[in-house]
Amino acid sequence: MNVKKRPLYKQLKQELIQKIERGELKPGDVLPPERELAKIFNMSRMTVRQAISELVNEYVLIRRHGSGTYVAEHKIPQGKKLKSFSEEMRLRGMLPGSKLCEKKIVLSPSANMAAELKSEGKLFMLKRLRLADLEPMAIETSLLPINRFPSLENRNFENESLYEILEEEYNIKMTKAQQKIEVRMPTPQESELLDINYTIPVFHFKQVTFDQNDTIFEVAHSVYRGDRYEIETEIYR
Amino acid sequence: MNVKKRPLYKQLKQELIQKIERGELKPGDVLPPERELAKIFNMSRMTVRQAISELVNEYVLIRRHGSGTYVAEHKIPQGKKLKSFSEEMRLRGMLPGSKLCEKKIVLSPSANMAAELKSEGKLFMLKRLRLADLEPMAIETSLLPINRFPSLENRNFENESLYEILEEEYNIKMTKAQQKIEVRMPTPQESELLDINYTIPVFHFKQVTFDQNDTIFEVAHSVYRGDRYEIETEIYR
DNA sequence: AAGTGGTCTAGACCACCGA
DNA sequence: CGGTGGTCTAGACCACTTC
Repeated sequence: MNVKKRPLYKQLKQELIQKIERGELKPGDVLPPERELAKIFNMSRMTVRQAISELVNEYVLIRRHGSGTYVAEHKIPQGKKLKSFSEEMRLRGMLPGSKLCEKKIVLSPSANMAAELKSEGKLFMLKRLRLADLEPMAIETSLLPINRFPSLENRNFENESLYEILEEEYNIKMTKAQQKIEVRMPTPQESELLDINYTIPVFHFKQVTFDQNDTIFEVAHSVYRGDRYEIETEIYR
Repeated sequence: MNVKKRPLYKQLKQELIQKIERGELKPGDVLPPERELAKIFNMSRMTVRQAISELVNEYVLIRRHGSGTYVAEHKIPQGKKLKSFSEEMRLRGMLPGSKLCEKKIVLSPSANMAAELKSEGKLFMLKRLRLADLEPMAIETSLLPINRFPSLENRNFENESLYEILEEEYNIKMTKAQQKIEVRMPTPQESELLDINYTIPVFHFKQVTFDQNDTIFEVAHSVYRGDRYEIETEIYR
């Protein structure tokens, strides 16, 4: 008397995942052929294929026509990792730095700069000029809800990492961020701060950052010099 | 005597995409039931399901158990997946298009545009103006080693997807791409092709694309209008 | 040539939704 | 309740890789 509520193909899927997690199937290993799996698990080949197809879509397995089905090599999407400015500059072999521009509490954020946080009341605004090898690289403006981070405004941000403070003092870890990236010409104020000619375009990053509870805790705008900065990324099918 | 080289489910897939592009199916519309589609196109229901499943994975359709299959509302940015120009524009709710600019075989690619492919001998160069809703959006220049893709130069690329040709005729699937993205001002030729003022900056994507064997099969440069295009992405810690 | 995954059929019954 | 998508079968032949 089977409790067969769970679909067969999902059972097989879970079985395969567990074999991989237990190390019985290692990256690069061949799976048994579909027809054999069908026999072993007493199901039809189409059902086996459905299980495998989903795992292929999830990058767990790889099919090779005429050859076999293999456990995928674990890949680390380097370019897709969430990094702070400091971490990223160090990765590029540059010395990161920071200069405080502005630090204040705002009631209604200018325009719709932080529509995602608007319901949170007062916001803490931090605007910093970010340096790489002592030269201006970007202007970073962060907005954080002050009720979640009391007395954050009393910190000195010249030589402190914002994300380190949030992690160590407020137990907030950034886990995910959504970005929209535009290109445009700098405003006069921006070209002066960044010390670039007004003919040099800039990247404008608009970011919302999520914590470990999948809650937005920051809205940030960053303006990067187009003559010194380029985005590097790696994407997968 | 059928010319049945193209799989049935891919034919149906294309049929459905075209119906959406022509506006015969609009976002939110219900598709005919699977059993009916099977009758209309004279194929089995499982084949219909395969076509629909792939479109669901590509966020073109949405299935609702017990209710029906619907055309997705465009708006969901799916940041980190490798997409072709056409796929991406469709995701953004725009109609993709293409205009051939140049198509030739080059011996030594200009400058170091394709250092990654240089050892491969002659290269096929394809330069296309990419349209979104009939307006210029980007200039795409692809370089491919001609020895891996014989007679690729004889294709007409006006209404054909490069990646679909590579996948179906040469069995090459793109699995990974590395990109460097710069911002700069357009050259006079670029601003004319893109139909933008010379004061509008552009994104310049430099991409190397890998196939299922982790071999580079394409080097591509794309120049996107900064006033119409923005990058949307999601990053994780 | 043998063995693999890729496509396809013509059914069947189940689970869910909406009137 | 009827109609929808969800799961599943037991075959068949094709296309590709490997030897």
